[in-house]
Amino acid sequence: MDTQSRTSVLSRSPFFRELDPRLIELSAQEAQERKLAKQDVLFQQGDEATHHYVVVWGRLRLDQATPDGKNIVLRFMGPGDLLGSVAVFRGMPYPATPVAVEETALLSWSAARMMVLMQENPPLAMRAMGMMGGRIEELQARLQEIATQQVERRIAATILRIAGQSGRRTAEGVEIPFALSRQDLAEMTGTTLHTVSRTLSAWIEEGLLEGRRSSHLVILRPHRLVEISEQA
Amino acid sequence: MDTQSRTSVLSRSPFFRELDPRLIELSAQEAQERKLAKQDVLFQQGDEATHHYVVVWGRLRLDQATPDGKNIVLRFMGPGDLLGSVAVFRGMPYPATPVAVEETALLSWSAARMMVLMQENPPLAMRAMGMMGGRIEELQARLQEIATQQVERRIAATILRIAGQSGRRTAEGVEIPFALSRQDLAEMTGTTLHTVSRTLSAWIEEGLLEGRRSSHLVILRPHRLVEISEQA
DNA sequence: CGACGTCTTGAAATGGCTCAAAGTGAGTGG
DNA sequence: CCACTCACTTTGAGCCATTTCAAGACGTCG
Repeated sequence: MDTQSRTSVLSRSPFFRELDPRLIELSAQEAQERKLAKQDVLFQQGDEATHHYVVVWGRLRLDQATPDGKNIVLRFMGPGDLLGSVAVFRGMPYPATPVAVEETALLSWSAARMMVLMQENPPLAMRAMGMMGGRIEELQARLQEIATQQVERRIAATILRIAGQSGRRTAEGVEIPFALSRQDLAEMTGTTLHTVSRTLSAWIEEGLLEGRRSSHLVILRPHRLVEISEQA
Repeated sequence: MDTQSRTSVLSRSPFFRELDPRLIELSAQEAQERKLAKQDVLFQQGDEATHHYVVVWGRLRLDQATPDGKNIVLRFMGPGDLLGSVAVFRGMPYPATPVAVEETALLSWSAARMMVLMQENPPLAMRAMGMMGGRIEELQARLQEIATQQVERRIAATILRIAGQSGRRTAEGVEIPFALSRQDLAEMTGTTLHTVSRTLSAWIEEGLLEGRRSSHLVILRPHRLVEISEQA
């Protein structure tokens, strides 16, 4: 990928958007490129945090392994999302493992280099804080859901959240444009794949969703799903 | 409070510690002071985010109201903790309401002023990112707990987390030095006060804890509590 | 001393999990 | 191109951890 197309990618990413064009071009020049095939791992939970990454295209699932061998899905990351920075800033090991769910390209910068870029360009640091703040609010919202709502509402809210982050509007409704398994949803909502499967089956029956048997999910009646996620 | 004692407070806070002494003194001079009586609210969830706060002494409970009238406790904040910054950086309303659980003093800076301080002192911005990163990791850890572990383990982990943040070592064990109700614990662990009460009763019976009837909790056998929080 | 808020405890109800088994589609290799 | 395999999904049945409902006890504060 040449500098120009990198620059144009970064200009549209939430992280660099509307910052000084010279900063963007400099960052684009200095970035290293990384490509992942489906199922590839960007880094392992527990590895020393050495780089900041921005997703150029593709999609990753951020997995966190628990001490007792279970797994939870923290979120999915798509184009423009920032990865690794939390750990780098803390000087701690990466707390999760990003796995490509489709072919994915990223740009990366070393911790030291990004530190200099930020110190020399305070708006970039402010932007990073804004993105971290967004992550905190999302996590707080999920904590609230999982702590207070029953499973059906949590599944509805989770599908809506993913649709909001990655959904594509189509003729029939809103499509989630990657393979999102029942197991993934279970690991995002703190339930079992059995319960997710039953719940989605009911919704598909009801004509609310489409996507039996591992095809991409399509939300046919988003408004109804919102109702479920908000039902008393 | 005079500038000197403010300076010394800030020098010991996780936010300013070991930064340029001139920056600390300048920040101390510019800070506004705020005192809260027990039960006072620092600001309301939903208010426009205008200030960053650092707790000088005392303790606050960070409450988040859910759309359907429930409440969850996000965390307790003590001396040195940073409050409000997440919302200020995002330009969004405060997402939660901090309530003083005892008499509390804070220092505050306007959003604009702190922005300038950070732009002129990159290490301060880095520090803020580090603290936000810590919040993200704590939230991810809690999400993992609540998503995968049963109630007893979550209660144990929550008490240990609070003890780690605020506990005081005493002759008998580790004391949590403020009134922490069964309801608070329930709202932090995503369970009911009944279940918390039953669980703590069993632990008190077992000699693991002290603190029947609203006296401060004392962990008599921390190691045993860790075992419970990690039990397969 | 009374009243209220917090806590404790029992008993019954239930949402979601575990266990179990079979169905389906996609990919693969012959 | 077909048969086979494997991973993912669906669905049923029984169970159990936790909630819900209910009642009372304790402490504290005015």
